[in-house]
Amino acid sequence: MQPKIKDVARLAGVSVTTVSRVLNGEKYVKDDLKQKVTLAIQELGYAPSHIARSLVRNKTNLIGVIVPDITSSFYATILSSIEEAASENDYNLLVCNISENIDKEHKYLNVFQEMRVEGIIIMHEKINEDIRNLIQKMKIPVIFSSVKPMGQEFVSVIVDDYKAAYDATAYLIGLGHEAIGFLGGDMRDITSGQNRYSGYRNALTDSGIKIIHEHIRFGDYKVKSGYEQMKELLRVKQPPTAVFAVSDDMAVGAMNCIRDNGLRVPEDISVMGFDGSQLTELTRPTLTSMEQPIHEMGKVTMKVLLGQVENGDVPTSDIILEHRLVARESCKARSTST
Amino acid sequence: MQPKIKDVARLAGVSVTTVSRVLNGEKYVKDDLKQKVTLAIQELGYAPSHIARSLVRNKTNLIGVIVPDITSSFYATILSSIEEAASENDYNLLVCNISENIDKEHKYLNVFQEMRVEGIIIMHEKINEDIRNLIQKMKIPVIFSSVKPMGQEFVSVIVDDYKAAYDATAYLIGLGHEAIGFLGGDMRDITSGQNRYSGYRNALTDSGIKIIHEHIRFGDYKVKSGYEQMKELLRVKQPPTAVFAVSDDMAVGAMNCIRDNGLRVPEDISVMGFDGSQLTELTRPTLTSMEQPIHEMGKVTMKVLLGQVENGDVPTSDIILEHRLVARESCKARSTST
DNA sequence: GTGAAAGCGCTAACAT
DNA sequence: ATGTTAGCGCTTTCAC
Repeated sequence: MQPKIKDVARLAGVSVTTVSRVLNGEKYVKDDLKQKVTLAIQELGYAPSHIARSLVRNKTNLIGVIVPDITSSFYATILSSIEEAASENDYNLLVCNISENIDKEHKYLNVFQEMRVEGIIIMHEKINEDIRNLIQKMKIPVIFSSVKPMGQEFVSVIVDDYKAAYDATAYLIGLGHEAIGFLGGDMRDITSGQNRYSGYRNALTDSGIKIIHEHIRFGDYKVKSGYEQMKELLRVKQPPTAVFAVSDDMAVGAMNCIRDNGLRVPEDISVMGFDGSQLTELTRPTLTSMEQPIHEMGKVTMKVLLGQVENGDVPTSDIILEHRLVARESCKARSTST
Repeated sequence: MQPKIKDVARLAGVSVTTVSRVLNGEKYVKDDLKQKVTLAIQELGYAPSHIARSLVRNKTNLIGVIVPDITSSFYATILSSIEEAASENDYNLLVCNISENIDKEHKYLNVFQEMRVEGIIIMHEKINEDIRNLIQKMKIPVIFSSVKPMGQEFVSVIVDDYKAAYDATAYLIGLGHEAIGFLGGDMRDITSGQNRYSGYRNALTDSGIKIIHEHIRFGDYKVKSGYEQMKELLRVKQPPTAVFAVSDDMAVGAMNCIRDNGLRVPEDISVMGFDGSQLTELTRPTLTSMEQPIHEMGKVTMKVLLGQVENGDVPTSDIILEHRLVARESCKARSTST
């Protein structure tokens, strides 16, 4: 059993109030008493109970985070910067990895409410009506990071997916490609998925390039689906000379598939990723990617959320961060041999 | 402000005791009252305060986890299985990503104590005297997962690093290799690092192969250091024909380095990894690796820790899990052309 | 079966 | 400058 403030008070020969004052750095305590108290704390190895403090202060300094898949380098990186920002501001993180499991999300939102977290960060956009209602009923500040659920009720910290996808596609067009494949993510209830798709389409049509439906495939953002969908793309009579994948994971899957089928990246097919995850530097060839400012994204998410938690600054619209195309080896100008 | 038990009681027209009884599923409550209470809870969107409950029950259901680098696929995977096991047992995780930062570790251990976490999982082995003392003073059950700090005070859930490294090296020897390079991790205060190194050395000497000091390099388990140290191995007059890296990350770095220098894996140099992270399937060629049962490791860690927390079953020795060599494409028999 | 009241460890008036 | 006391939201004896 841990020592309590009473034990410290007794040992130091003062009242619990005085101990509390020392603990909270208040001024009106004489130096000699402060000394005694500090010593007693040391001796007992006393640490004030955060539980009791939370109860009386009505403040937990807890932030709940829901991650769809902590195993993904993209989410792990955001999470790590969120954690950093939280730590700097003396907040602690209750982390929930839902593994794409909606039931778990519901359960955890309840836990968050019971734990009286002061704010919630969600990096998962496939929220259904049930979750949507639950969130609104809880009356706890919520912010979405790197994803945007359908509708306007919630605020997200994101890049301009439409423009980013447009720019990525335009880059490939600029390299002389016309048959540009698209490896999209899930489109159901996913704003980002739809915006990236629109950006891709409009970049093509704005350049007077016809959209080829066989060159468009949808998966789930993961390596495996990138591989599977690329396989389909290779099956059509006129495969694309470049492919834009909406995540780096999918792009890696696509690169592997291309390679496993005896073709080369970028000589035969250029591959463009999206996210700017650590994978971009690990692959050979290295992966050209439309990068999100992942680290900044975590920081900004936390900053905006804490602004709301501590000062009641409710953000009125999404916070849009800058995307940036980082050219590496996986994309090259289309060979003029055709 | 969230509704309290009192509000529920008032609305249902009963005492707080009755509400509490319903909340905790006790028997002696008449059905009609139970109904009323349940309805009131629904209507108010009431969720009992975990804070208040913790205070009176002297139980937080919180487990603290210290991860050296959440961005690493290996740790992220263990963390994800720990989270799963925690969730199944109704425990929540307070996650601390220390980014290899000792100060942060100290700070977080204090937070853990203040939060009255019931157990602590550490996946970081470079603990100094200071941390060591702090942990012992706290009197909170601690278990190390996937790593083993020096000394015998703490219990770890790990593989037999010595044997795993021995087996990995023996496998390469079995493929006909004799000049086998070693890309080790940090050796300071790191039991695993030392055991893996011994395993490597003994496998060689047991086969009558002389150890070549130029073929041995140490880094820090990361991709970049794998790359850098491999660069050094390529510089010696007689580079190795196979390389055993003590992490998959290092192995990937080594593969990239080999490739960037115009050589091929495995034709020119075979590469063996360690861990069994997701990277093994992502690389081309795919990576042969001495795999740890990552998922099981998280599960077992949690199980042993909870055994101690809930039943006082203090583990008396390390828990050793089985390693397993998974052969993929990055290692092949040494060409007899020499 | 149900309720009143004490108390978990702490902070914050309030009093001195 | 220091101490006394009420109360944060809940559970748990103990009465009834």
